[in-house]
Amino acid sequence: MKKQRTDGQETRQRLLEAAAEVFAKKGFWETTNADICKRAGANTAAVNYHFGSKDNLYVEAWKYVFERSVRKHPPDGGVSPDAPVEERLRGRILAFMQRVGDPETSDLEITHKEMANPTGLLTETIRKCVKPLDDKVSVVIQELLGESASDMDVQFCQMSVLSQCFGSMVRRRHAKMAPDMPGEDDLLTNTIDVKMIADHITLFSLAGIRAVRERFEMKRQADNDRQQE
Amino acid sequence: MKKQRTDGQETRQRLLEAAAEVFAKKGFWETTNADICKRAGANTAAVNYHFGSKDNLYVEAWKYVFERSVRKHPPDGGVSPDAPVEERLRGRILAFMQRVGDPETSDLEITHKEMANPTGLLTETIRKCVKPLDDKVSVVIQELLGESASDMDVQFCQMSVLSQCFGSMVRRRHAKMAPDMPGEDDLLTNTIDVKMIADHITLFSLAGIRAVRERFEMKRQADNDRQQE
Amino acid sequence: MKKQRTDGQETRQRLLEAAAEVFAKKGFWETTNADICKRAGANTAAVNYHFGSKDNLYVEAWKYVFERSVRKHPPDGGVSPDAPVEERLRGRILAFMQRVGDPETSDLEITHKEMANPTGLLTETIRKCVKPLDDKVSVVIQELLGESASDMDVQFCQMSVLSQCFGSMVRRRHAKMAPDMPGEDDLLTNTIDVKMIADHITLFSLAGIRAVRERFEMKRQADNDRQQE
Amino acid sequence: MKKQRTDGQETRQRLLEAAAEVFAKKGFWETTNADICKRAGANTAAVNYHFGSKDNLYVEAWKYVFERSVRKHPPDGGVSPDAPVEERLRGRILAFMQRVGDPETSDLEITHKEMANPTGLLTETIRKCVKPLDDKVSVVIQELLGESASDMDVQFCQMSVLSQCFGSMVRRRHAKMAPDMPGEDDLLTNTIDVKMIADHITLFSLAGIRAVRERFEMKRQADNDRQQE
DNA sequence: AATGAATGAGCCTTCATTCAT
DNA sequence: GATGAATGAAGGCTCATTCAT
Repeated sequence: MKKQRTDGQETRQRLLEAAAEVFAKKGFWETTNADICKRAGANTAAVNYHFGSKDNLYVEAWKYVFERSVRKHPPDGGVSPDAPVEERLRGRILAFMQRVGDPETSDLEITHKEMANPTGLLTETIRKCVKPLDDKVSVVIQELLGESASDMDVQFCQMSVLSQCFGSMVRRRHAKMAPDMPGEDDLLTNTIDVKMIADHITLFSLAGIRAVRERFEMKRQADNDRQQE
Repeated sequence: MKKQRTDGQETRQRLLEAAAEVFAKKGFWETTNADICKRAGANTAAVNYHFGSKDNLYVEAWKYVFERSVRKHPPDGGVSPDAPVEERLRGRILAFMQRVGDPETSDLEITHKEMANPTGLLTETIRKCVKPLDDKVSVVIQELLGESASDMDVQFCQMSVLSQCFGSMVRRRHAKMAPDMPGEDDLLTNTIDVKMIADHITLFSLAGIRAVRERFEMKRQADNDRQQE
Repeated sequence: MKKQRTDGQETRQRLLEAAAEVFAKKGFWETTNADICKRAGANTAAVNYHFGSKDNLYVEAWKYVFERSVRKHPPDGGVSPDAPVEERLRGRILAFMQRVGDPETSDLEITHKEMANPTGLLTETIRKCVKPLDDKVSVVIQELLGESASDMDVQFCQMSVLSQCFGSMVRRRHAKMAPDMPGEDDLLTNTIDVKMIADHITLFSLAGIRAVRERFEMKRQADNDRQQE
Repeated sequence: MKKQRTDGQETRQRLLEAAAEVFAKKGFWETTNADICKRAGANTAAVNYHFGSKDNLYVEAWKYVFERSVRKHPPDGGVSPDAPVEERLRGRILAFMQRVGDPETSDLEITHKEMANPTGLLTETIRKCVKPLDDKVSVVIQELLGESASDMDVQFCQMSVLSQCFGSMVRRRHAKMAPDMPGEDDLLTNTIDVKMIADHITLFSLAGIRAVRERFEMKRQADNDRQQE
């Protein structure tokens, strides 16, 4: 028997998955089309046949895994919109971490690589897909800070929250890939339960946000007092 | 006359600086020896002549700019070891941000790229150089949490602090490089004053750390009460 | 319903016409099967299915357009065989130019390309088809030069006539395709009327042929005189 | 011994000559860099090292052989500017034919291929180099036609002359390359002496030009007569 | 009869590295 | 000590052709 005749979409899909894995592991430049095709069990020309170019496959592969991971882990973390705002923040944080922590997706690696070392191919796509999710977090933070919070305070707090989410997961993945570090005792790695990290970040951040709120309210009060005199 | 007789170390130095800049901008794989040599005004063979290989130059260049930036911006932020622990945390945070925010150094870019997309050449070196600094932060955090804090709490808090530092500066750099994003209004970029970001992170983190401390103290109290019964 | 049931020859014909156009525009090597098939609204495999190979289609397409153009523009230019020999030459010249000047045929382009850059696929076919026409011109020229003309004189004059015909039309086509040449004022292009060019070539050539005849007659006379002595 | 160290221009020159030969024989598209490099005794990467790209080498090679051939065969054919106008035309014609007939140059082949099948890389260069030479011919023809000749008459006659030159040489080269044509008896090939062809074209063309002149003078006379009435 | 998914061979180009000078 | 000419290995991409359907 020579070959199974597929419906033509099967190979395409295998290429997408293979590409995501290899790109995640090696990054765009160190990855060769041959790498991907071999893993997908396809010919070297398959990339160009199905996607036109390596560049394009890169974008398609990212979109593919990103969208799949978002479908699998809804960004609200399953928390009802009617829940207390603190719970909604916890939901968002946990959802993010479960999504990027899912060993089946290579979402985070590619994104991280691309942010650090932009090829210019993916930057725009990432922003378009990720920004809406980040904005949702901003809304929650705005609610926590109160209406009178300045834009800057909201953005700073958003940065604080997202940086912790991103940073912790990057560190976790990184440690997992090189678990043989001598004298390395990174609890973030051993802590398999993502939920614990999410809880920490939530606790830490709620306190941080409250502190920011108190500061500007205090400052505003002081301003008012001065004006009243 | 053919050429100025340099002492032979000058070219070497120019190569280091050129390499750091180009590696920072393009990353290891997109950078070619020719790029570096042209910028350094040196011959194509100069890299291999002076450093043996591109790989080695990569490592040497990183060490060069890292050590220079550390000398320029002492990691304690100029805060005396006798100062209150909160101030020492603020000093550490500010020092980090001033160091990586220094436009003369390309420290952060290379490190970020390398962390996201390890070439395997630099990872070890970075860890060896950066870990001591991170450990110093851990010590401060340990002090803030109290002696009875668990290792995990310390590590979690350290992650929270460092992630914010790293994340905010990455975002800042990134936004600076592409300031023409449509509808982009990133205050982290416009905020030229690194000190404001450092202040925010300090405020946010001190509150976060305190919350973590309160939680485990409360839990311990509860445990004690239960045992006393 | 999937598709109009064509009689299977329709696709073949569409391929021939598409091929002729594309080959004429891009030449054999820059033309891809995909180009042709897309233009013909056919499948990628259609070329090999209908013609066995790209090579063969190339030959078939040329024959197709050549024969069609010859049918459309009879090579005698509509001049009766009984007409004066000068008129018969004018007829031949005009017929050639009308044939290759016909915007519906891509005869000339392919032939020109093939003559300049023989693929080896078409040379023989072209010669077989074109030679008889050229020979007819030779006959007329022989008649103009008289029976005592040498083969060489006939061939030289034939070359002179055909070169003008070919050269003028090539130049005309070429100028038509790039009419935006700066400071280009080629009257051969603007002169839409092919007949004027044909008239010029006829006038020019009749005079040339007569001059050749006079020369060898004069020479022969001199030879005779010398022999008679 | 490993290798002769050349001054770096030697290889470059060998590449130029090899390129001209191969491009002349096979045309741009059928020629591969490997072909050229093998013939030049250089590495596959040599083309890109010395010329940046195949495209660029193509242009450089053409310029190289064109300029060399023009230097070797001055376009006036060695005829003094004070010589009779007929002789100057003969000189131009002969010079052209000697130049492109020189077996050491591959000028004509490349030019012909490029005219028939423009790559778009060379067209402009050719025009810039060749046009001045063609213009010189126009000047001579203008002188032969007299001052009152129209632009169109000049251009038509120029076309007639140049087409014969070009056409005869193309046919000659072509026949030389395939001398085994069955039943082929092309005197243009066997006629090794280019001078005979040049003489024919000169004779033919001088008569043709005179005929053109007589026609428009006669026509003008007729117009004048009609006006006088 | 006709399709289109898939392939393999080959091309241009890049680039780190070497070597004679 | 330093150069730059030259190379070999490899990568992305194109395209005519094949084959199961």
